[in-house]
Amino acid sequence: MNIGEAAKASGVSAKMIRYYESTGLIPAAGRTGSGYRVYSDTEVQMLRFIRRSRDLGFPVEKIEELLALWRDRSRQSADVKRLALDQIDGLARKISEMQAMMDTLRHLADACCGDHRPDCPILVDLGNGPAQGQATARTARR
Amino acid sequence: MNIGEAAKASGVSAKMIRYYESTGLIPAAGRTGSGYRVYSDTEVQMLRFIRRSRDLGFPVEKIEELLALWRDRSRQSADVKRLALDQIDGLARKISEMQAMMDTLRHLADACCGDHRPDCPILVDLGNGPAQGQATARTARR
DNA sequence: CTTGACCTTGCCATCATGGGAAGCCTTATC
DNA sequence: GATAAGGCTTCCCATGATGGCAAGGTCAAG
Repeated sequence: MNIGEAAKASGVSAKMIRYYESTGLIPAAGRTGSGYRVYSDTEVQMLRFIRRSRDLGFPVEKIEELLALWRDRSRQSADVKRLALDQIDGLARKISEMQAMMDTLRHLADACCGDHRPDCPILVDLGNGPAQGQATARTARR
Repeated sequence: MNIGEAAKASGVSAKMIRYYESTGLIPAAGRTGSGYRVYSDTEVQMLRFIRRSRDLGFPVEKIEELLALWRDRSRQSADVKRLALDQIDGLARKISEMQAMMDTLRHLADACCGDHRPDCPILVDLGNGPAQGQATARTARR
């Protein structure tokens, strides 16, 4: 199987397959006499594993660990579960950060009448800095 | 005010202040005879505006628009509100993507007993790809 | 005058991905 | 056999926002 076929079969672009190879995430593929990479079903399966892991938000660094566990028949499922739980924690943290941003924005947007007039509480808030007048003056307070 | 003081006063690092200047987000600061950048309170306020906008997740590209509206005394608050609502939509979209990842991971983690044994539904799922056994066989046609 | 803290520019790295160029290989068609 | 299309190869560049480091100039206190 050529890299293009492997890409279609795995959902990983040819570009990324080469990149993963260059960084050592996957072993170097075999080559034809003329230098084309060749992929077996096993390798395509590994690529799909990577794709799926990326879809779940794992950074490549963690996928390296996941792949190692995948290949290790004497692994302990606790190790896999820990990676998954860490990933859940990371996602939860990012989600709550974004939720906080969204709540603030929603609040501001609700206060803005959104018409042709220039008065806008959103701009006022942005101009005043985080949570109002906190730490606004360690300089010439003119 | 030197760049270091402006950085402390605005919450934007000196590095980023120079970067924003180089990209044209902010106008070039004045200079002392020896080449040091000098900042007025007005400029620090603009930096705080940027910082606050970044904290709400706006990309620099959008901050450019926000700054333009901020400076425009004949702006229409509707334009500001639209930017805010777009940002809310973007955040909501990302949050729901991450939430979906998290739900899947939680489901998988719940199914994994997480002990010393190697059997692990998480790895099985990752190995099977999205929604199972779809397109697993376009194999060795060569 | 020396020392240390601060400023300047410039380059490199991140993280995962896409784009493009220049050139070789393969396959199909005439 | 020649030619065209399309796939492959490598290499370089760009993203977005940020940090780090290095070499060298500047300023202020001692």
